[in-house]
This record gives sequence, C-alpha cells and structure tokens, in this order.
Amino acid sequence: MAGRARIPEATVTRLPVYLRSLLELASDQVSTVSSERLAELSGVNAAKVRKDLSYLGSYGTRGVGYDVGFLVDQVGRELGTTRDWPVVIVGLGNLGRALANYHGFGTRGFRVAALVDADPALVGESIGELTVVSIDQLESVVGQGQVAVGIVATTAGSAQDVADRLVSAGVCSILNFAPVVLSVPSGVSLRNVDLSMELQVLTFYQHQAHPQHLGSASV
Amino acid sequence: MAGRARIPEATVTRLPVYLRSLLELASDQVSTVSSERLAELSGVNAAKVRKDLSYLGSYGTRGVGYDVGFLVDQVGRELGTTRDWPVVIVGLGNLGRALANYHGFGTRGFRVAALVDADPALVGESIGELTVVSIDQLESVVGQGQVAVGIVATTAGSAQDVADRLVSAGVCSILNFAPVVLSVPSGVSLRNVDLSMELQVLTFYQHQAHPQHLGSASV
DNA sequence: TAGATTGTTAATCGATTAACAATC
DNA sequence: TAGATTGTTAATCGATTAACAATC
Repeated sequence: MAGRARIPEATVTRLPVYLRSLLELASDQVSTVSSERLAELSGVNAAKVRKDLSYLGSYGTRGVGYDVGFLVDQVGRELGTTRDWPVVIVGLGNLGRALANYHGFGTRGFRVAALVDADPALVGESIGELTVVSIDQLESVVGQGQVAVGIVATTAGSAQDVADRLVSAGVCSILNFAPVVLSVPSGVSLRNVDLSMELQVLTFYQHQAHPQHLGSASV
Repeated sequence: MAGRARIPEATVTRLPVYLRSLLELASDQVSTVSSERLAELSGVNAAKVRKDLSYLGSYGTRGVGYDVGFLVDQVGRELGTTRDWPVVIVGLGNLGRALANYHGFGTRGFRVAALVDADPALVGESIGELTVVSIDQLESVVGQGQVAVGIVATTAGSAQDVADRLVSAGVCSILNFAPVVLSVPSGVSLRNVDLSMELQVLTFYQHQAHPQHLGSASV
C-alpha cells in the first residue's frame, strides 16, 4: 500500500480546466471522450491530458477512451467540489462587491458566507443576501461560519494584516487580489490575482512586437 | 550586433512584480537595492532576480547592487509602462462594472477607453466617465480609439465570438475573464483569469490536507 | 483480427538555483 | 586590501511530449 505519487503543481492547476471541459461534454450528453478530444477542448496536448489523469488513477479504457460521467466524479472528488466551501470576502470596494454578487461561485461548492470591511460606513450595508460586518468581528465570523477560504480584496496597505488575521482565525486558503506580495506560514495556500500585472504581461509582448516609435530609429 | 536573447515566459511574468517592489523602494527614497533585498520584497530567490534582470542587461554594480531609479526605468521600458494602453471592456456585468470603476488600472499606462455590451438595456448607461456602447459598434470603437487591449468579461457563451471580433478589429492582447478556453490566432496574446478555477486549486490543497470525513475510514 | 487509444517510459526541453569568478 | 555583490556557468530539478507496448 504505497502512498500515491504527489500530484505536480502544474497538473493541479489544469484539473479545473479538465473538469470544466468534462462538464460541458456531460451536458451535451457525450458519454465517452478520448484524451485527444479532451485535450482539444481544454487547450492542451493529448499526452499531457493522459499524464495528468494518470496521477489520479487508471480511469481510462484502452482503445475506447474515458467515461465522461465517471471522470467528472473522479476529478471532482480530487478537487473537493462536492464539499461546501464557505468563503469570506474582506474588503467591499468595487472588486469585493463584484465578487460578492458573482454567482459563478456557487457552481463548484463555493458559497459566500460573510462580508467584512474596516470602513464603518459600509458596515451594516446589505450586498446580495448578506450584510457587511466589521473587521473587528473577523475572527468570530470565521469561527462561526467555519470559513474555509478568505478572499482579500482590500487595499495593498491592509492586505498583510488581513491575511495574518485570517490565518490566525484558522483559514488556510487565501485568494489575494491586493497588489502586494503576502507572506503566509507554510501550510497555508495562497494564490494571487493581480489585474494590473496580467495587463503588464500582455502588453510586454505587444510592446516587444511593436515598440513605440518616438522618432529614434534605434538605440 | 547579435539579437538579445529571448526573455523566458516565466521571467516576463515576474517583471511586473519586480517593478512593483522597485516603485515601493523608490517611494521610500531608497536609492540602491541588492538582489537579496529585491528578492525578499518580491517573494522570490535572489539568484532568480539576478538571472531575470540579466536578460534585460547588465544593470547592476558588483559589490554595490542596483540603482533603484535606473532599474525602474529599465524594467518599465521593457514592459512598456510609459506608453498609453487604451483598454476596451466587453461585458458590463458585475465584474465588468468593477473593472470599469477600478482605478488601479491607471497606474501603469492602462486607461479604460471604451465599454461595450450586447444588452440594449445597458447601452447608453454611464459608468464612471464612459457610456456603454452597443456591441455592434465594437469594430468602430476599437478602430477609432486605437484600442490595444480587450478585456472579455462576458458570459462563457459569448466570449469566443467577442474574442474573434476583437482580433478582427486589430486587438492583439486579450485578457479573458470568461470561464471558457478561447482560441486566438498566433500573434495574439491571451491571458486568462478564472476566479472559480483559482478557488478550486486552493481548495484542492486544503481538501488533500483535510479530506472530508463522511463516516468511511478509507476507500 | 484490425483499429483505436490508454498508460508509461524515456527523451527533451526549460526553469531554478547553488556556486563562484569577476569586479566594484 | 577586504568585503560585498553582481553576472554567469553549470548542475539540478521538474515539466512536457514523442513514442510505443499494452490492451480494449
């Protein structure tokens, strides 16, 4: 009974893509899919699909392909999408509000369970079906609601403090939208989404392809 | 005069992080920084910082470090942050609205130049300083405004069509928030931000660490 | 059996990082 | 000169992918 090999980080980030493709196939009543087709739908290479799926187990049938329903179950089980994942959003500015109202969350077990802000002017306001509570109540909200994931949508200046408090309160998954490098203890998962940074990467390539011509022919 | 070596993708994605750290140092009146310190601020390894920066040129001084102001200029020049980057946002739902109102964009040359939606009920509405125009005018808006970047914040169903039209109109950088794999011709840069996917990756790790106990001890 | 497709190996590719000569 | 720190090499690590035996 040797332990299963650790799933590589790169594979983990692709599992949700496969799951999305598989759910689409399922809703189209497709019952079987080849690695070739799943790769095409997911925008990757077929060998990579097979390698990735092989980390989960031998779920395919040679000469046939993968059973869509079965694979949805297995990938979903791996990702924990059948669990309930209560989320707290800290910071109800433009972005936090949008996330609070975003209903795409619900699909994979995610549920916005609490809204927290430091601004007294926002506390008590209703957004969707929830009421914004004070940052002073962060710990109690996290404790009560058994919050699993913290979304940091504050300013850069407050983000580290909020992250520290989330971690202290027992949250071990953090999604950070603040434009700052957060430090969290090992054992806590952290992912960052930074819109300005994504745009800078995009425009890097455009800038390299078509550098601004400001009169000087070369440097 | 051999052409400069191509900058690796992984390095490109870190340049904006370095730039942010450098701007922070500059605003703190720090004039010189070592790779060690810059690495710490950026959450990476010092050797990686030196390697990454070496792709841009030999901008450091042995025994001393890097001049903060000079490095800000060089990294900024590489990323094109001194250029004006007009952005069109397509899809003014919760997320599109938040992005339209997001002022963090302005900092690196990004400027929301147009808002586009297919819903006639939204056309004509003012959001911030702009008015939502019909998707029918996408091509003319992109052409007129010399739009450089398209942000796709539509539903999954419309995203590919919108992307195709953006590309036809001459946009060659697309940031996609719709939960779908887009295909774009080579020469067009595409980056994806998917909130549900980020959350699934986070909870994968939490789920692996603390699997749900539903009565069965093992499988 | 013939055709199809997986699961896995091994080769390749690219990214990370330790180490250290160069040099301020 | 002694200490500090870069720039670069080379070793290591990990991810990708072509290839193909296994097998439906």
